[in-house]
Amino acid sequence: MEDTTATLATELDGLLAMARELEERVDGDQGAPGAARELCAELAASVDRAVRLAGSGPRGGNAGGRARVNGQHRGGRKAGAVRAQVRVASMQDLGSLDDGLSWRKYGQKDILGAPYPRAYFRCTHRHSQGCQATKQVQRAAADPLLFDVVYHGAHTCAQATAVLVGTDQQPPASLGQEQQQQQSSPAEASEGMQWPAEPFTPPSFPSSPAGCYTPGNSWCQLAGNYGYAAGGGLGADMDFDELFWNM
DNA sequence: AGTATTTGACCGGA
DNA sequence: TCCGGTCAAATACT
Repeated sequence: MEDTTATLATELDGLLAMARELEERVDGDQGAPGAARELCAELAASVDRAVRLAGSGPRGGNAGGRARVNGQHRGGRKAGAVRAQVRVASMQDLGSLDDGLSWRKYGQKDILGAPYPRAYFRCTHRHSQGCQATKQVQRAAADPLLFDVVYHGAHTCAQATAVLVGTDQQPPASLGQEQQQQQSSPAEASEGMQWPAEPFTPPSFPSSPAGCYTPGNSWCQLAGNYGYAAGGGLGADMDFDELFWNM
């Protein structure tokens, strides 16, 4: 086990280094998309190896241009929730917030002290399969491109099971594609929602296809998408604060 | 026609 | 009483 842990640490370390470099390049030099893609591919491979080394993999994995995992307890969320921060690379990249699972928006609330409303989602299969998973998405006040995503409950639907299995076998791309049939594309979905230029609401999270999707300045989809990939979609910058799975 | 989203109302907890 | 979370009817979209 120690061997695996050490290797995993090395991989993740390299991942972080590459991610940072990638971020700098993309942010600072838009004239180097090629290099960015190259790094992105390496990043994907590295993360994929790390994921496999991690065995079953943590639920609440991530896939995005930059992955950052910390164990900070940042206030107030009750156990049983998985909290993640997802950064999109651009306003056109909102589809990146997809996590490979199908969610249905059931509410939206203005939160006291928050400049942006919070959106509430539940599993599409809640009624048909009794899946109790829900998630809340709220845009960070400080960073308009940063979304706080909080997952509640465990996915018990067939789709989630398939995604979990896919951790070892294949990315949940197939799932996303299935959903594509009844849901519009990520970009379209994002546009379709009420997203005013300034204070817009969190996006709905339609399933999106995996793959290296770089319409503008978005990041690459990583190869390994964890079962409960919180915002594991394209171009997402994940920042997991807490991982509680004692449900 | 079926499904998803929007939005105001309702309910429970602090 | 206030606030966060959910419900459900109306509406929009495919």
